[in-house]
This record gives sequence, C-alpha cells and structure tokens, in this order.
Amino acid sequence: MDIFLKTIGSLNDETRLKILRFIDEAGEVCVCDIENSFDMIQSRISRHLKILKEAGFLRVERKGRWAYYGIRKPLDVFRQNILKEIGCLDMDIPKFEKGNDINDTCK
Amino acid sequence: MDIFLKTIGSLNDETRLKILRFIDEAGEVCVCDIENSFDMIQSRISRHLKILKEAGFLRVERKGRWAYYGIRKPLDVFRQNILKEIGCLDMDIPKFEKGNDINDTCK
DNA sequence: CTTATATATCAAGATATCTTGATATATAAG
DNA sequence: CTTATATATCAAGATATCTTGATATATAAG
Repeated sequence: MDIFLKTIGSLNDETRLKILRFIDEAGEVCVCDIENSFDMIQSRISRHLKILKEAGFLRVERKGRWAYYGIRKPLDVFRQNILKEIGCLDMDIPKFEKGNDINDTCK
Repeated sequence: MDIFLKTIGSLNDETRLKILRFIDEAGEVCVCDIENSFDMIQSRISRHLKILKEAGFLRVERKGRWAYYGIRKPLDVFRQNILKEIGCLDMDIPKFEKGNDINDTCK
C-alpha cells in the first residue's frame, strides 16, 4: 500500500513525467544531461530524480563525479505498463542536449 | 497528459484507494452504503467519489434521492490494470454495511 | 592540502490538496 | 406548500508538495 502510494505519488507531477519519459527515450543520462536539456535548476532535477528512484522507476550509478540515471531493470509489469502509457502521452519533451561529462563518447 | 495526471492524482490518496476497492468488491453502492461502512462524514465521501468519477473510474446513476456509484464499464486496459493492482494491495477495507436506501433488496 | 565541479540536501515561501462543518439542491412524502 | 432526507458544494484551517537559492558532500585535478 505504502509502496503503491509512493509509486503513484511519484507520477503525480508533470515535471517528473517529462523527466521519466526523457530518460526512457534517451537511455542512461547524467544529471548534467537533464540540466542541459531541460530549463531547470539542478536542485529541482535532483529532487525529482530522487523521488522517481525511490518509487522504483530509476536506478543510479555513480561514475566519478557524475551520477547516471536510467530505467531500473528488470522493471515489474505494473511499472512497465505505466511507462508504456507515459510513452503515449502527448507532451513536450526537450531534445536531448549532452552535458559535459567526461564519459561523453562524442569527445 | 492532463487526463493522465487527473487519473494518477485520483489514486494519490489512501482514502480514495479504499473507496475504489470497496466499490470494486461490493459492486454498485449508494453513498449511504459507503457512509455506513466507512467512518467518514458524508461531504468527505462525496468529494472523493467526485474525484474518482472525474478520473474515469466510476459512473453514477441517480435513482430518486439516492446516487449509486459503480465501476465504469467498459474500462480501458490501463485503468483495469490499476484496479487489478489495487485489488492486490494489503489494506483494511471495511465490511460492507448496507445503508437505508429503499432499493435494498433485503427489506 | 587547495580548488573546481557534479550532485545532494536543506530552509523558506508559494501553491495544492485534504478535512470538517455549514449550507445548497433535489427528490419524495404528507 | 411544508418537511424530511440524500447528496453536492463551498469556505476555512490544516497539511503536504513544489520551487528556489544557499550550502553540504564527494571526487578529481593541481
């Protein structure tokens, strides 16, 4: 029950829906990628990432100074269905703009 | 997007989850049934029913002075999945206590 | 050790949602 | 019409969540 409410609560915010879909589409991203792509201050992004992580949608992996967030795998069927539903929503997701982390393979 | 958020928002409350599951299990109930079964004042129940209805989970049918709420049918797959998930949650649902509406077949 | 940078956390004000109690509305009975 | 009852709606205070800006923490470079 509490976990369910936490999961639902994590989805009850337009910003988080956008971030979640952004990550779902972009794959693994660092916080700086999100900061670069969305017009938001970093503390706001960190907060939402934490909520999505604790709701079971995201996993983090730290590499040096950077934190890489991605969709948690394996994902249970319920969360998979939700992700699929979010993938169908009509919303403006910003274009991916790479941050300047060292693991950027384009450098 | 707005509809999705409204649906998610309707689930983001313990009271509504209980009412929704209660109706899912009990079938069609009038507000007085819920009032009788839950320890809540009527205005609170009416408010939550309205939110669940506008989120697409419930339908209402008025018969005389009474309003009967039930799960909306047909229900899209997404909401069906959610209902199924709620049906598996570990929570205390009060026992059904019939209200005193005239359509009570036990009278 | 010092400095720079990425990310996380915290405090404070703004906004949204919840509960209660009062009242409005609608229907039925007399 | 008057009265009783079921339900809906509204206002006000309580509580939760969001955003911002400041600061803490951790890692890497010099």
